[in-house]
Amino acid sequence: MSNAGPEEFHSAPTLSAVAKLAGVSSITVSRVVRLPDLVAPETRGRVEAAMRELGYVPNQLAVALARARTRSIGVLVPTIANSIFADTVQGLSDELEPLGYAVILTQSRYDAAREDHMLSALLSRRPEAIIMVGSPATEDGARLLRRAGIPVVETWELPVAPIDAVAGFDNYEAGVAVARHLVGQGRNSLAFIGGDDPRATRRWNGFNDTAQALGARAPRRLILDRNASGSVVAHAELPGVDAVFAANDAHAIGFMSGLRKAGLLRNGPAAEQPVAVIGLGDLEMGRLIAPSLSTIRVHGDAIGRTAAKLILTRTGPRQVDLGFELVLRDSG
Amino acid sequence: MSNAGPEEFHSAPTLSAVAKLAGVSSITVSRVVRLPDLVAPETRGRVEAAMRELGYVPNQLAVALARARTRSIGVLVPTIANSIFADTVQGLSDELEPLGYAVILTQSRYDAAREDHMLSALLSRRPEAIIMVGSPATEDGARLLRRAGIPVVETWELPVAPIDAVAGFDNYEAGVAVARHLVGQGRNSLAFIGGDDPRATRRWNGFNDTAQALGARAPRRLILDRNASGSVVAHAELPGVDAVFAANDAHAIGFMSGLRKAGLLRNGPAAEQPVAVIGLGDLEMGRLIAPSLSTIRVHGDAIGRTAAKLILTRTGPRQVDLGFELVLRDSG
DNA sequence: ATTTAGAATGCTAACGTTGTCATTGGCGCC
DNA sequence: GGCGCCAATGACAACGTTAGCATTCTAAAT
Repeated sequence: MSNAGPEEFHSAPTLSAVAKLAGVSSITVSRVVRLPDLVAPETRGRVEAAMRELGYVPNQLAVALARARTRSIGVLVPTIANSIFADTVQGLSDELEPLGYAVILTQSRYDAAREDHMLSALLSRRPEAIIMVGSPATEDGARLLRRAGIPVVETWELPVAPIDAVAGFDNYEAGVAVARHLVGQGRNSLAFIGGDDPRATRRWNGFNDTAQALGARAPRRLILDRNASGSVVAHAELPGVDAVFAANDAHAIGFMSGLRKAGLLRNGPAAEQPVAVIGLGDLEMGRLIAPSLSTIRVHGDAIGRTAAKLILTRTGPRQVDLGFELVLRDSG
Repeated sequence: MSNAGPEEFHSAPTLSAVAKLAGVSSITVSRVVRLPDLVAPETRGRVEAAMRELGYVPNQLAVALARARTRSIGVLVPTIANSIFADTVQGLSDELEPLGYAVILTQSRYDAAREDHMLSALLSRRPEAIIMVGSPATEDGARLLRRAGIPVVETWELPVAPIDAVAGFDNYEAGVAVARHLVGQGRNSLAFIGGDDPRATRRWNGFNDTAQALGARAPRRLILDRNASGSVVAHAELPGVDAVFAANDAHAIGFMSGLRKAGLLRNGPAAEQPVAVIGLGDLEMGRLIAPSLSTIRVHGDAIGRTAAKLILTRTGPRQVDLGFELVLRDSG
């Protein structure tokens, strides 16, 4: 072991360390990084050699402080594991990373207090914009965002009174479309299974309103845990049901698994299913299983990319409806 | 519209703005935030009121610069969408967020150049540690990490010469376990389908070596795209195959879908399957479909949590093998 | 009454950059 | 030969915070 002086545990080399080694001043090094044309080729060569030798990597924190531009954006999702929101994160990250933005990712875990906390933690890092799934759960959170004075994109829904920009789709209409299809198919005893977050509730509302308007019996609603296993046994709690709208594909597939065990699933087309099942999300998997899953396809990736574009430009519409599609396969 | 003075487009309020409003100096405000006990209750009250009024949120960039602690950690994954790595990100984020760490998430998209670029972009934000899936693809990347002088956790494998810490499992042994099981079941014509990233290749090696050592015919290897659709038609390219190890569950389920169309899938137990299929990852979905998917279960969430713990403590073992389990269901 | 301790507060210099001015030479031009 | 001009480089303050050391004031101890 060499005897370790205070400098031995190297903190990262700084501009002035490079400058000293190259025999120039710090600003010259800074210019080699940012405005190489302003530096004489000979000097530039020496500085570049020094940077290589020390393994210099500019400190973006200091840059951000000096320029008042952090080149980072805050992202808040309910959860990232097994979730369709991962598509959105991927989409926005693919748009933003090439431009030098860092994505700070946080999860609210569907918890309003944690959401507020994460929002404020995010803001303390001075992101240039915030992209979140949904809208702030509390007025405190909303106020925080409004006061921040940066672009905010709410996604995965179309809020009535958005804080700023929106990239989403109409969850209510998704519920409407499913109810219309199911009742049109002659189903009469409908149910909605899934979470009770705001977006799921919007779907439920559209579903419920429409089913009743079309003369079906009042649909039932079953609130389930976030994992699909609860949905496996859900049909036991819905005696006589002949059509189910699941808040996401995972729940739908879980429910179908329960139906299969109960002998209520056919490998044939929708018309032969004792119980129709419609999901939401269009997981690739839904296309691959048998019977294949009918679902509301949403464009998670496009939502992310659109959100990114919305924070990059100040012109054009600030509320984008990416829509959805009812994809009919064999399950319902 | 109120007439907009230069202060009207408020940049976020600073410590000294709060100080001025409260009639104290900046350090006193700083102390109210960090060391409230040192400030007289009366003063503290005034400062807190001022903070509330202005909506003060401390600037973590400036804090980080002053204290040389960013409380951020860099995370590099190949991809986050539809991927089991999302579990790992969730796991580490759940450990780290409560401690005030920000997670900076980047994706390499299985591209070595992009990985190096992201690594250096990450380092420029001075994270206190880096957690990545796998090991750096290039020597440049590895050098970057070694010189950074911060904890580095490589995950999802057990590198022979780790840079620092490791939280993973033995991909080679996973291949061994699957081959052993399949050959033991009397299968003879094996194939491996999936990507050709380093981890998949390790699995293939264990699979291939073992199958041959046990006297099966030399397994075939089919490199597929990252999405599952390619795997749907894969069986056409593997005539006579009677057992398949897929690099992940999505590929496995896609492959099963192809088998089903070809009439080569039974709803009965493994012994009745013309072609056995084993996946890797243990997606919840695999348990729900019919036939249910046999798979190598890995602990993505635990990998993330362990990685987080490894960067938080300097004591204890720095290389953790989280293992895997062969979960046998109906597909093989 | 004087000292002493401590509680409360403040000043100044960092942290690693960049923006905004200097300053220094060398060159062509009338 | 003096003039301005540009190319190359540098000094200094600022960004918003904290660390380390004053300073002030009150109150108890002598």
